[in-house]
Amino acid sequence: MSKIYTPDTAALGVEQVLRLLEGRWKLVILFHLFDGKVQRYSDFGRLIPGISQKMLSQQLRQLEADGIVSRKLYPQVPPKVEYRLTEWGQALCPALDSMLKWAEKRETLQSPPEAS
Amino acid sequence: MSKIYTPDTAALGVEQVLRLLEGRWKLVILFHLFDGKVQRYSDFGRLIPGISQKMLSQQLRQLEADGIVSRKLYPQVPPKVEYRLTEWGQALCPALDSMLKWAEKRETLQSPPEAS
DNA sequence: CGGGATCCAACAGGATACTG
DNA sequence: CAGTATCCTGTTGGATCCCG
Repeated sequence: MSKIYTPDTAALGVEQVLRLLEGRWKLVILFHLFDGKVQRYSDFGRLIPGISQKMLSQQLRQLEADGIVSRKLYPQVPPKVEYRLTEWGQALCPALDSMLKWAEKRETLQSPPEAS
Repeated sequence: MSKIYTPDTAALGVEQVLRLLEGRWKLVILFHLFDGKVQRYSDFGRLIPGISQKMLSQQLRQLEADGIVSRKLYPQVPPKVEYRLTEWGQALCPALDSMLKWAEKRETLQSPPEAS
């Protein structure tokens, strides 16, 4: 361990990384790539009814730029693009899974305070 | 198992719950309540240098309304308020921990694509 | 099919001042 | 100390049109 992390600087690093997951649709997109699933651009539009094309491409590009999602283009006509998690993105799955479990606990642990 | 969840409706439920964690500062606040820690209002201001009072109280109140954080007021002068995770909020800790581990993996799994 | 560009409305969020 | 109220700006996000 040559690295020196005080608790504070470590916390700051976490803040930076957490910002990569911000955004109205990123987690939802990630959930649809969970478990190694591969999706095409139009798949997301179908899986996530509320999202606009702009948001979809924007969030996908940010996830791609941040090294969480990879984009594979098949240069054919009509074009075909596949999205999947990168290796690092796959490493997020345990966290996503925990959040899934947490969501379910809401009903057993307390009565939900009525969706706002 | 009397509940009937199709994968799709389950995914929708997740989306709703994930929205409870949206917001620029919520996860950061949660991290500072991690592991049963108790913080006062002013503690957050010190722990999270960039946050404004408005954002702090706003995010705290949302977390409270959503049943993730509890607020304990000591009716004295000057007033004293303590924040901690609710039982359900505590259940988020495994997920937070996973995200922490994920953040650290970034350096071992790939070279960070330069913070934007 | 898989986007980009543009315009616009809504909201998130910051700075400051004030209060019990 | 622990907030609230107000104002103001930047960003988010939706709708629409266009392109390779």
